[in-house]
Order: sequence, then C-alpha cells, then structure tokens
Amino acid sequence: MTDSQEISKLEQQRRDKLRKIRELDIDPYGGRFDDVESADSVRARFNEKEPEQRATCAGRIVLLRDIGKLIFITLRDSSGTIQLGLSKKLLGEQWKLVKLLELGDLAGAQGQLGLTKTGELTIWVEKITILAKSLLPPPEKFHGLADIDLRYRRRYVDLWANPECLEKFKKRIAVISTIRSFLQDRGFYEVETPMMQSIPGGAAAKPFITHHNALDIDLYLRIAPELFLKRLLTGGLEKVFEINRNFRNEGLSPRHNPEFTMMEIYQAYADYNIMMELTEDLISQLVEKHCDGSKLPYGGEQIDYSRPWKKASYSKLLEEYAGCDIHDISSVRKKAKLLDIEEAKLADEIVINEVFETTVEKNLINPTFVIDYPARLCPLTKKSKSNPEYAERFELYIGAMEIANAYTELNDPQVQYENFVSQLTGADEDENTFRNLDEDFITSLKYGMPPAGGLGIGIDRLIMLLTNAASIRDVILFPLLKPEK
RNA sequence: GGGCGAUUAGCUCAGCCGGUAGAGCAGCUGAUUCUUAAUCAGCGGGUCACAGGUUCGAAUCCUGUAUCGCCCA
Repeated sequence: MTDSQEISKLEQQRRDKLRKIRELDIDPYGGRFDDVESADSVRARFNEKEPEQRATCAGRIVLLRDIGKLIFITLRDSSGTIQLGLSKKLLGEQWKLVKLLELGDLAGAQGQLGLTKTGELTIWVEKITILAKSLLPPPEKFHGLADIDLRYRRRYVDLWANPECLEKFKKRIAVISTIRSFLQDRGFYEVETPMMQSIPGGAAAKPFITHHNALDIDLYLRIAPELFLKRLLTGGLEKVFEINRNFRNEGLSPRHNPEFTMMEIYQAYADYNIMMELTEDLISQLVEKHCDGSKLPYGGEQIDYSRPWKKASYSKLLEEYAGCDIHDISSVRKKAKLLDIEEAKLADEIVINEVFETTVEKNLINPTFVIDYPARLCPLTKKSKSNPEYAERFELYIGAMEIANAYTELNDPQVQYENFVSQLTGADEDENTFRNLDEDFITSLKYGMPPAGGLGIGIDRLIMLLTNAASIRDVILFPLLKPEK
C-alpha cells in the first residue's frame, strides 16, 4: 500500500465512526456549548471537603484509557488538562457515543467533580457531547509531533500535541500585554501607522513590493514605522508607541523572519539616555513578572539580568574583540579581509560595522548597551554634543542578539536632508538596500518636530530570550516557510 | 551559495561488516468499573524520499535530484 492509501485507511476508519455517530442521531460537529470552564479554573476552585461540586469543560481528547465499563479521558484545553471519568452505569444511552470517541476528537462534558482512588481530579461525566470529530489521527501521544518542519507547518497540531509550544505562545501574549500596560501607565499613546508605504524608510533594508491597482502605483511593505511615528511627534503626540509588523526582504535564519514584530517608542523632550533607562526598566519588569529569577538560561548560556546593565563604547568593543582601531581604517579593512568580508566595494563605516557584527556581537551575552556609535552610521540620529564623531545612539545586545536600538532623534530638517542625500549618493549601494528620499518627512521636520528619544525593540527576539527559544520560528505562530509542493 | 547530517508503518524511532523489514505508540478484534504514556491476548499495516549505478543480491555501498535540519557566508 502506498502512503496515501494508508492515510486514507486510518481516515476511513474515522469516517466510519463519524457515520456511526450520525446514525445515533448525534451531530458529530456539535454547536454552541454553554458554561464552559477552563481546566485550570476547575482545578483551582475544587475543594476536596465540599460535596456536590460540578463542572463543565470542553477540549481535545489527548489520552483515552478504556477499562471496559469505565473510560478515563484526558481532555486538553488552552489552560491545561482535566480528567473525565465516563462510566457505563452513569451514562446509560450516551454510552454508545462514548465508545465511539477517540484520540483527537473535541468533546464537552458535564458532571460531578471528585477525586479518584489515586487522587486525580475527575469530572464524573453525566452528559457527554461531541463537539468535533477528528478525521486525522493525532501525533504519537508521548513524543508529540517531533518533525520540526511539520510543527511549523501544522501549528494547529503542534499547539496541543506539544504543550511547551503553547506555553511559549502564552508567555508571548502575556509579555506583550505587560509591555502595553507598562507604556500606557507612562502615558504613551498606542498608534497604528501605514504598513504599505510609497517610500519605505526608517531603516536600511530591502523591502517587499506590492501593487495598488486603482492608483496603479507600487507600494512597499514597511521596513520600519519610524518616519510616521516621528510625524506624530510633530503632530503633537508627545509619547507614542506602536507594536506591529515590519517586513524585510531578506533571508531566513534562526534570528530572522521576513515579517517580524517591532515595537517603536518615541518620547518628546527625551533623549537616548532616557530611552536607555526606559529599556532597562521595561525588560527588567518583564523578567521579574514573567520569569523565574534574574538569571535566565538561554541555549547553553546563563544570562544575568541583574541591574545595572553594562554600557560599553562601540570603538572599545571593536578594539577588544576585533583588535583594531576604529580610526585606523586600513587595520579594520585588513581584519575584514581575514573575516572573509568582501570589503573592497563597501564604504568605510559599513566595513567597520560588518567587522563589529562578526566579531563583537557573539560575545555580548549579558545585557549590554553599546554606545558611542560612529555618527556616519546613524543618519537619523543627533550627534553627540561633546564629540560630534559619535551619535547619541545605543544598541542593546542580549544573548548575542541585537534586541533594541535607540537614538536621540535628529530634528533639524536641514541636517536630516543632507544625511538622506549623502546616503542616496552611494555609501552602501552594494549592500543592495533600497534608498529613497522621503520629502514629506523633511516637510514635517520643517514644521518643527520636538527633540525626542526614540527606541525600537525586536519583540520576537525578546520573547526568544524570555522563553529560551533557539529559533525565532518557535515564537512566531506561523513563520514563513517555503510552500509545500 | 558552501559544509555536515537526516529522510524506513499514520506518529516516534531501531535496523551493525550488503543476504530481501523491526519495536513502541495509534488502528482493528477480544478481556477489563479507579486508569495516569493503563494493562493483557491476538490481527492488519512498508515502492525503506526519488532516479540511476556497483553487486548473484542494496534500506544498507556509490552518483545525482528533492525536501528538511544544523553550521558557515
């Protein structure tokens, strides 16, 4: 027999059961099912000493133990699991349906709560309802779904077949919710800005292109919300943030998904130091609230989130890990060659940054604010007043990943215009990134944008750290995959 | 793009030096009213990713292709 015939055999057996359920005059796909309580809530309120406690639960049948005239079912919902005890004696006519239930089916049950001899909380079911017949066999009950590709492709199975998968996403949901209330408590407005932009700006990255038919124009999926959020500063919203998707037309890796969730924050009258404090406050609060202790495992490492976090200058780190002086461009280019970076066509500052990324980043395990960025790398950032070679910018690294990026925002339209133009005329054309001059943004600056601090945090990567996930695909519900043939 | 590894039953995996395919789970039949990955007895289920090659003989060795993963760029 071929695979497809084998599949249809198991499916056929399930279809036969579906038919038998219909023959009992029962709808195998259920309908409205009232008064459902989550498994964990039932567990939490159950009191051994109190008689006459009842519960109604619904979920997927993940385990089934048939002892003859008594069947135990483990039902899983998003909160956890609860055991159903189904006895022939109690269920009478419904026993025919019970015998047709199998792993993977969705069921609802109502009955008395009690403990078994072994102390397991159990709903002794008086009324059983099938809510959906499962026609496909579930994954192996102990190992779950192990095929990594299948887990991503069939997240709808992964989520209940591998409980740690659901745990990661529940944590993601909770963390993002904490971030929102943290910012709302500080008076930030949450806003939404365009995902489709005619000029993709605010970052150096290749965009996705799409087309608007009625206007007959190409549009770009945004690579960053930055330029629109700053327009809102000009518009008078002093504190804004957005948590939403960015799209970058780049390769996939354990740390890169073409669409990813970015949070950007802008605060008028602030600067990058205030953003640094805010970042440390926010992430510390997330660790405190959602994790166990301030030292968290990540991969083979242990990351220490104890405050205060380290601050290190860009050039000193370059010296320490690459062994070259940022002012001696020939030594940096020499190092680049050693690292197999094709530096010849790249502008100095790009080469410096490539060397930095390959040598320094992997060493930044504990939270580290990298400061004193070369100003030429930062076209949207104010220069340092004390040393104009530097920009008022930091990047936060944790677990060898870039987690946050923040500036004292440039609000001088003249300087901004010049920075844009000099970028357009070349620097990193060979990096093949898209550049275009957003004149309307310059116009907005001309009206007067308040001085401000701006901050971006890569939410997916932050969640990776907090959930000890090795791949960004483990924290994105439906990561981009090659289409199945 | 380069290197390494994987692909065997619906799922999770064994299969050594080449001798013609195995287990557990799930499925089917039967037993079983306190199980916890229930247990016990029996049964069915395979084009060993695909295409070539070597060989008397290939899941196993060789080449290529595809898909997936990991590392590097």
